Amino acid sequence: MSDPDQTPVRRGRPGYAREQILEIAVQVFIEQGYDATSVASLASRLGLSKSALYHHFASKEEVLEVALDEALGGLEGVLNGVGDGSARDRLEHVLRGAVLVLVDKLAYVTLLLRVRGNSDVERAALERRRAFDRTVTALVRAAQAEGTVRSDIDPSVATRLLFGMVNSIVEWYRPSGGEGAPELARDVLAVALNGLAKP
Amino acid sequence: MSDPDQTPVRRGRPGYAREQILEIAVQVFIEQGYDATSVASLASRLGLSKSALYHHFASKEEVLEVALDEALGGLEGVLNGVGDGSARDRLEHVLRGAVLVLVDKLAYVTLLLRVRGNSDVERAALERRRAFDRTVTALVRAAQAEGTVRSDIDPSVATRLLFGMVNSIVEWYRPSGGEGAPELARDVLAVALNGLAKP
DNA sequence: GTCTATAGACCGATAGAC
DNA sequence: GTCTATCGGTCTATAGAC
Repeated sequence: MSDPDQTPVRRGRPGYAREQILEIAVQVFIEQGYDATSVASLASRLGLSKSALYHHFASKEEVLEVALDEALGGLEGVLNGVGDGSARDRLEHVLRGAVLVLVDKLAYVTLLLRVRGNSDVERAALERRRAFDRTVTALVRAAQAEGTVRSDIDPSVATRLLFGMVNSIVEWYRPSGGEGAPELARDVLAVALNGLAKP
Repeated sequence: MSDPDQTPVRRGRPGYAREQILEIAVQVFIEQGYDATSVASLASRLGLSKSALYHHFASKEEVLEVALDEALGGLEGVLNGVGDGSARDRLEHVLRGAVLVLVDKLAYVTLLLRVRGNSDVERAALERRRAFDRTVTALVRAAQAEGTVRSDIDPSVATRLLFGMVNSIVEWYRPSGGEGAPELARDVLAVALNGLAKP
């Protein structure tokens, strides 16, 4: 791979690229809800005919699948780059990484967090989320075992509370103005690990 | 009110009480989504005709309105019973109270947290939620001023993180098995105020 | 001519109005 | 109980950049 950053040369008739469609589609899904969004209304929002849309995606559900994979891939990537420090260090890395991914892929993660399991695609996404949670829970348990995290809270409850806090960011964070992602991650780490009370 | 626990004597043809209908309706709204639930399907789920349902509620939207009021009333009640201790004490009271209300009225609060503002009723509910948040934010600010809460985090961000954690409980908590509400509230207080790291 | 994106007519299924 | 609008999806042909 000589230049992986370079966009492949677009040939043929100009038009939407898959990613552009995906981005707008996710926005529409968030606004109207996935189920409530018809392919026709999606196409109209894109300024496309249905058939043109179906040239890029095999089905409405494939659009959802690719979008959810974007979010899940980002989160799972955080687990992969976790390194080999103490459980406490790894936990910090995962929390910070999750916040950064969430901000970076805000719309995709928002969509992911609204999935309720109404189809095979949604259920598969939920299962990947659960696997992510299980890994983090194991990390919390390890940190408790090494004595760096308090042991009077069930690791599964602790993980759910932590990620409840992290995930809730999609409900209010907007990139323009206010804090940037690194500052937000710092705040989350501070509350999650040391609490809001003055030391 | 001499005996608020006593159910008033039911007269006339037996049938659903408003609260029973409300409870089941909220369950259906959560399962299918409010917009996606037709009055016909709601009535069928209740084993009622549409006209019987409309005897109890003027409209589908009124069902939603009453349900959201149940959740919001519970949360606002926590603010009213806050007492006059230090800001730190009042903040603890609000957090614990919110967890208890959330567990007690789990379905109603779940519905409230899914509202996106698609109608006047929904927008009114969102505004009441925002008012609640503003009050809590002011409380966090007061606690920072009195020196009991760390001041290196914006009070509005801190409030959102705290209630992100609290609200996320509806996503996984189920009354049967596991912790009870008081234990859960204790865990939330512990993480929120003192953090997950070992002291 | 080759390649890609697009348009429009058209299915069968079905949910919801009447 | 019937009827119609809309649903997700298909097929064929064409428009436009190189």
